[in-house]
Amino acid sequence: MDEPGLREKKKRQTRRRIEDAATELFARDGFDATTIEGIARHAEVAPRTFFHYFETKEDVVLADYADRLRLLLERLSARPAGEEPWESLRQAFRAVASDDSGHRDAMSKRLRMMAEAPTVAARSLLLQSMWEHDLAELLSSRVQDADHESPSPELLAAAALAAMRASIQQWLADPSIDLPTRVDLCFELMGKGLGSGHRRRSTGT
Amino acid sequence: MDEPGLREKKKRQTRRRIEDAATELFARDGFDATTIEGIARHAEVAPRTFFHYFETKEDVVLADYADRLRLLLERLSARPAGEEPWESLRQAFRAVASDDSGHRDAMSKRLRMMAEAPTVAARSLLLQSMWEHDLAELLSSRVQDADHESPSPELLAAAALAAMRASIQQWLADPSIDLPTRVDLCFELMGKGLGSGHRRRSTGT
DNA sequence: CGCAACGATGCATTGACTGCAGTTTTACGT
DNA sequence: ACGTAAAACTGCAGTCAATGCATCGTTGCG
Repeated sequence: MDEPGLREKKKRQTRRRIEDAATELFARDGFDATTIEGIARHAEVAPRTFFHYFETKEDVVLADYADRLRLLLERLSARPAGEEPWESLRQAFRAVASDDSGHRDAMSKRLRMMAEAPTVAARSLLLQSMWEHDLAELLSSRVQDADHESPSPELLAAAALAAMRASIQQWLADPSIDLPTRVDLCFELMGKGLGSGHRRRSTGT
Repeated sequence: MDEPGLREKKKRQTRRRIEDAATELFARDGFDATTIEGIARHAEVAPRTFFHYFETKEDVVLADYADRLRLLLERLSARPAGEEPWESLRQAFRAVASDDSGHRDAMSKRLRMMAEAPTVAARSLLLQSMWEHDLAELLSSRVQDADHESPSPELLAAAALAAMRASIQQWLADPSIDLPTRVDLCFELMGKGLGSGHRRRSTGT
């Protein structure tokens, strides 16, 4: 995967320059008001070059998603084979969450940007649905018993992503509980069940 | 909400014509190869008019989403106040699912289209995330006890949407079990919990 | 040194989407 | 029936994201 040659190095530099330039301009002028041409000029590359590195303007904002997915699948693969799928997922997502903890400002800024530029949010959700697919695939390869009673890999993956989104959202709204703990809480809740019969004691007043 | 005048009637007709024209062309030429101009010509309106009815080209494909959301919120509101949130959600989603059962072909076609036109999938997910938001809002207005142990409205909404997506996906892949039942099954699973301790009996062979 | 591979660039084109101004059509009071 | 206001439809000009293709420059390697 690594090719430490000059070529690869330059490529990384160019990508970085584009990413940085875009980030700066997005923060200064907003997503919509920033043009590819502006980014290219600021990064000192040709406009055409931008699309050699990113498929869409939105993708620059989500440049880290690929690495996060890689980490997620890596961690999931590393879980013991016999483990409960939901527990494996919890651990894998917690690992990614720990990794994200230091980037709260950036993530908060990104969330604000998604609010004002819906196409970014849409792209983000699309990429996450691809994660979901990869996740489900990996899960089904890890499962031995095709129990009719147990949740399907697709459902597990979808639930996990939902839990992750909810955790991040809560964490950004209120950082008093750190992200990995939030993830643990959400996964715990969904693991135990969202339905009735779990907190009956508080019903009778 | 209803204005049975000529104006409103014509508006509906125009919208319908655009929708039908687009649907036909999408089916014939594919989403990307179909242009707004082509749709407009086929619907016998000016290209500019298209954007008076739909924000994006993608939205024509998802034209029914608004009604489905309205129905969902309606059904959820109609549930008794003291009911378990998850049970309320299950019933509301099942109602929408029953409504969808007759449109399997159209939904299947739409799914295929999303596969070849990612922007449609992205838009679909974005709209669904807006449902999620509305749903969470309605849920939190229905909840009386802000229990720290119970799942947040956001998590419930996210889980419900995930369950719905999974149900539809399974149903499209294998129609031998009808959609409302699928929804029931997914909600049942998530209600009881995705984690360990629920199906231990089938483990030892 | 020279060739092959690959990245960067320039150019031309398409098509979604927007703002604005002008025209036509409908609603409604008199 | 007439006039006016509102609202829908249209036409036009313009911006900008995104893509294909041909070309140039640089790097990797024998």
